[in-house]
Amino acid sequence: MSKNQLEEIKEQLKQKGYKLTTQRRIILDSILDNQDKHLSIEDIYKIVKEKMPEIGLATVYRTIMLLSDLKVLNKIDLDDGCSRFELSNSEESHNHHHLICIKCGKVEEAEDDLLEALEEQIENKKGFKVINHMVKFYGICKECKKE
Amino acid sequence: MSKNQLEEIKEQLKQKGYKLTTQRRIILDSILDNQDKHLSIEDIYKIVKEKMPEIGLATVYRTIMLLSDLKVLNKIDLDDGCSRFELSNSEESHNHHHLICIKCGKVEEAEDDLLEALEEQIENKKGFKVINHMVKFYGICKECKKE
DNA sequence: GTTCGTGCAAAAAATTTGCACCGGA
DNA sequence: TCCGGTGCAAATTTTTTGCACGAAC
Repeated sequence: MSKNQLEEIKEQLKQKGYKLTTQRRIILDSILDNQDKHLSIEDIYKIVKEKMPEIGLATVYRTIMLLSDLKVLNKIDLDDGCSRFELSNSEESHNHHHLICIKCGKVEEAEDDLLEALEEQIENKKGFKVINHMVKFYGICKECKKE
Repeated sequence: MSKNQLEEIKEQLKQKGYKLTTQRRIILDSILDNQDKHLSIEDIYKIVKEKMPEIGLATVYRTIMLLSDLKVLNKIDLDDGCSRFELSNSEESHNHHHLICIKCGKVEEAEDDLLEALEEQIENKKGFKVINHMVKFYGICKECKKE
């Protein structure tokens, strides 16, 4: 979304003392090229391997974990047996919703601000300060409803 | 919560043609005894093994999967490397929130109905009929805020 | 008596780790 | 040059599966 996400992330790596290796650059590129997808480690590995066949799966794991720690990526659980990840853009990162169709398995995204009212209430009632959230709605998507 | 959850679930099993084996009964008992917890398969296995040492881990997996399919249990992802489960009581099953403290890791539960307004909006805007949801709020809990 | 479920052990899948070598800063 | 990062392979961890036997209906 922002003018140059890649540069921003590179900067973040540098500032924290991490090296910008070829592998990290290629992995980042691959993720930025697939912003709309919910990639698994294996997905990313396959994409990256085309550009750099000698890369190891462990490097992908390590890089993804690093990017998760840096909050560049969000882990999402789609109940398909593996972890999936997606970019947490600065604007989107706080309001993150997934609509998961229980018929066809499709995953859409949705944003909304209504949750903010709920978070306020949680802070007041429970004394719990909400910093981020992960919301999944399960249901029937528009297409499957037609059938 | 309800008068006799165990009986209800037994009934559900029978109706769908599943046998009520000793193993299933013990696993159910163990889960009902730990309603407030978020048990992993391994947790359940350990608890059940005390009552029935000859039980196999695979049986626990198969039973938990069955109970998830029957919507007796909900899978939850607490990012600790294994799947966790909890009872989805009829009343609670639709409004399910977790407050996860990013400092101490504690998991609280919260319910609220505010999400219903949001779900209505999703159906209107996106044509997506929400059937269930899974909501996790990450933040700082009351105790950790004091420190 | 059938049929479904179980235990066991093996297999598969997902993730992590140890270590010698390599390549960014 | 130096130190963190990588590739590789092995180890762990989590989950699934095949099959003969046992138990519920």
